[in-house]
Amino acid sequence: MAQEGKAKRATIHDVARKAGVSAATVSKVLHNVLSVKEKNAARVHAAVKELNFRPDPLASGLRNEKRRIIGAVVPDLESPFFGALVTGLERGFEAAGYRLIVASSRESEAREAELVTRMNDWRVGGVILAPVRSQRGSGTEMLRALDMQAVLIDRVSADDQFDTVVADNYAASSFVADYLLDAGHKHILLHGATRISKAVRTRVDGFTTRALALQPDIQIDTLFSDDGLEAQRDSLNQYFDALESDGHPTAVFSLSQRSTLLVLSELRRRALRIPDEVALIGFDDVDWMHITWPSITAVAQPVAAMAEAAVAALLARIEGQNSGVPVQHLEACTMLVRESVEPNLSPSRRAHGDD
Amino acid sequence: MAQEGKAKRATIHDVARKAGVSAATVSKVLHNVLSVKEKNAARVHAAVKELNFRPDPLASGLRNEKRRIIGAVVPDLESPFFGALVTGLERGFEAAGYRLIVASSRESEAREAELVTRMNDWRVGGVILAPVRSQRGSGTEMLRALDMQAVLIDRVSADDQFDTVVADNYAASSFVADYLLDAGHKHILLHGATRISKAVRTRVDGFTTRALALQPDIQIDTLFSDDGLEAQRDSLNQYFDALESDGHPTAVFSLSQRSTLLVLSELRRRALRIPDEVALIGFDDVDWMHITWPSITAVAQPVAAMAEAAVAALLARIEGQNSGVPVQHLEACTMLVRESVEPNLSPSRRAHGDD
DNA sequence: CAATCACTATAAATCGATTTACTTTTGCTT
DNA sequence: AAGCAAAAGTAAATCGATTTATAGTGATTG
Repeated sequence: MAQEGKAKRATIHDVARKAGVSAATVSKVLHNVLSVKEKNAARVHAAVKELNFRPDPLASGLRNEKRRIIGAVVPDLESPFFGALVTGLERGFEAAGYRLIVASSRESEAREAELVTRMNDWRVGGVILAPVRSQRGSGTEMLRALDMQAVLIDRVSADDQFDTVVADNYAASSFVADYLLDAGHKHILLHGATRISKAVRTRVDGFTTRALALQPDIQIDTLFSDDGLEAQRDSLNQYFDALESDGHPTAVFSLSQRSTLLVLSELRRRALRIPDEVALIGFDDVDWMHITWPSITAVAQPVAAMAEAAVAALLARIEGQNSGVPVQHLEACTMLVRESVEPNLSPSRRAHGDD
Repeated sequence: MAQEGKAKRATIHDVARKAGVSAATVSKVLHNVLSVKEKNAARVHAAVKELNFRPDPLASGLRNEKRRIIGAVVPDLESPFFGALVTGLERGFEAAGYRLIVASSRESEAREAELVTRMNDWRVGGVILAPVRSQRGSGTEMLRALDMQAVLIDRVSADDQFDTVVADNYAASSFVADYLLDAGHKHILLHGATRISKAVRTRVDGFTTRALALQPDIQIDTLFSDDGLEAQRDSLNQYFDALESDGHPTAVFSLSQRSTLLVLSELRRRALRIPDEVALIGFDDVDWMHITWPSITAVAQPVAAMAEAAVAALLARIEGQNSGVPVQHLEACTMLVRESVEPNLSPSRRAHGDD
C-alpha cells in the first residue's frame, strides 16, 4: 500500500490480461464501441478500476492524427482582460470535451511564432491567438504556413483566412459620443495611454465620427502618450495647464484602463470635482472602478461573449461544420452607467470658458 | 510551394534518408552525442533544415520516462498576483530548458486534483501547485498518491513532504506595526475582505503581536467580511458610524488588495483626508495604488522572488541535487512607502477622541 | 599478420494505445 | 442441421523518436 505510488503505471495490456481479453477489446470498451459483450465490458471496467488505469495521452496521441487539445496564445497573462478571456476559453472548450493549453507571448512577436510552432508540434486541434500587434504578425504567418485551424481574437480586424472575434469598439465609442453629447458636453478630451493599436484607433474613430455628425462644432481634444508613467503624468499636467485660460473640457473619454487611472489621478490632483466639473467615462471596466468614489462609468468589454464566440467558431471549423469564408464576429460592449457622468445637465453649467 | 503546409510532416526517417544515414544517427546528432563524424553531422543538419524537421514531442515523450515539462496549477488566472507568478515561473523554467503548462483550478479542489492527475498523465517532471485552500487539500493529496515531484506555493505553511514557498507575511505585518506605531498611531483598524486564509491569519498575528509588544495599551480593531460587495460596504459603514462618538482610528491596515479598495472608498465617501485624518496602508500592491492621489503605501508581495525560489527548489528536486527534508522558503515582502501614511506626526494630532 | 581496441554506424526493439485486417462466435433462417 | 450474415474478438501493424545490442572500420600493438 505504501509503495503503491512507486509501482509502474498500468498499461492497457495489464488491463487486458487482468480482464482476460485482448488489448484491442479494452480499447473498444474505453471508447464506447458497441461491439463488446456486456460481460466483457464489465470485466474490463473492473480491471480498469482495480489497476487504476488511465490511458497514456502520449501513446494515444501518437497514433491519432489530431488530439482534443486546443492551444491559446495571449500577449500577457497579468492583465485581467486576458486572464478572464483565458478562463472563459478554458471553460468553453472543456465543456465541449477539449483541453486548453495556455501560453503567454509576453508581448513578443518572436515568442508568439515560437509558441504557435510548439503547439503545432503538440498536434493541437486548433489555436486561439490573441496577437501582440495585429493579424499581420508573425504568429498568424506561422499559423498560415503550418496550415493550422485558428481563430484570431482581440487586436485584429477582419482576416482573409481566419475567423476573428473582436469587441465592437466602434459602436461602443459611438454610443459614448451619444451619451456625452446628450448630457450636454461640448468640449471633450480623448485620452490614450498605450501604444496606438487597432482597437484604440477604432475607438477614436467611432467617437469622433458620431460626435461630429451630431454636433459639427463640438471641440474634441486628443492626447496620447505611452512614454512611461512620469511622462504620461507630465503630458496630462501640461495639457491642463495650457487650457487654464480658455476653459477646460467638461468631459474626458479615457480610451483604456490605464488611461482612466491617469486621468482620474490628474483630476483629483487638480481638485476638479467629478462629475460636476469634469465628467469621466472610460473604456475597459476594472474591479476598482465600481468601488471608487465616485464610481466610474465605463465601457465593459464583453470578455465572456468573446470567449464563447471564439470557442464556437473554432469548434465549428475543427469539426467541419463550417468551411465557408472567414467571419468576423463583433461582440457588443456594455456601458456601465455609474456616477462619474451626470446625465442631462443644464447647458448653462456646461458652457465654455466660464471658470 | 503553395502546398507546403499540406505536406505531411517530415519524420526522423525522412531526414535519415535524405542525409544518407540511419535514424539512430540522426537522433544522436540532434542530442549532441559526440560519436558522430563531422561530415555526417553536417549532412544531417542540412537535411533537418531542408525538410524543416522538428521532432515530434509525443513520440519522443513516449519513449522517455520523464519529459522536460513542468505543470503549474493556480487557483485563478484573473488575479494579477497569479498572473505575475505564472509569468515568472514560465520565464524561470524556460531559462532552464523546461516548458511550462499552466492551468487554473478556478478555486475548486476537485478541479485541482483532476488537473494534477492530468499532469501526471502527461508525465510532467514536476508540478508547481498553488492550492485553493492549503497544503492539506485534495491536489496535494493527489501529488502524494502519485508520488510526484512538486513545490507548493502561496497559500500554504510548511509541509512534511514538499518544499514550500510563501511570502513572509508575518515579518512584513510586523514591520507595518513598527511603521504605524513609529508614526504615532494608537488606534488602528485591521480590515479584511476575503475569506480568512492562512495568509491573512498570519498577517493579523504578525501585526498584533508586534504592536502589543511595542505598546501594550494600543487599540486594535478588527473587521472582517466576505459577504459580497454591498455587505462589505455596509459593514465598514456601520463600523465608522458606531465609532463617531469616541473618535475614529487614525490608521487602517487593509489586509488585501480588495480590502484596500473598500477602505479607500469608504474613507473618501466620509471625506476623511488621507493621510491627515486617517492613514492607510495595504497588503498587496496593485498598479492603481501608485497612481491614485494620494498614492497608497502598500506591502508588495515578492512575486518574482517567489517564482524564482519555486523554480530553483523544483529543479533541485527533479535533477536530484536535493533529496533532503522539505524546506520552507520565506520570501521577504517590500514596503512601498508612498503618500497615504505620514511619518512621524506630532503625537498631539494623533490623540484619541479629539474630533 | 593476427589480435585488440576505439570509433562509427545501424538494425531492430521499445514505449503504449489505436486500428486494420482477419478469425472465431453467435444468432438466425430455411 | 446446414448455411450464412452479423457480431465479437484478436494478432499484428502502426505512429515517430530513442536506445540497445551488434556490426563494421581502421588503427595500433604484440
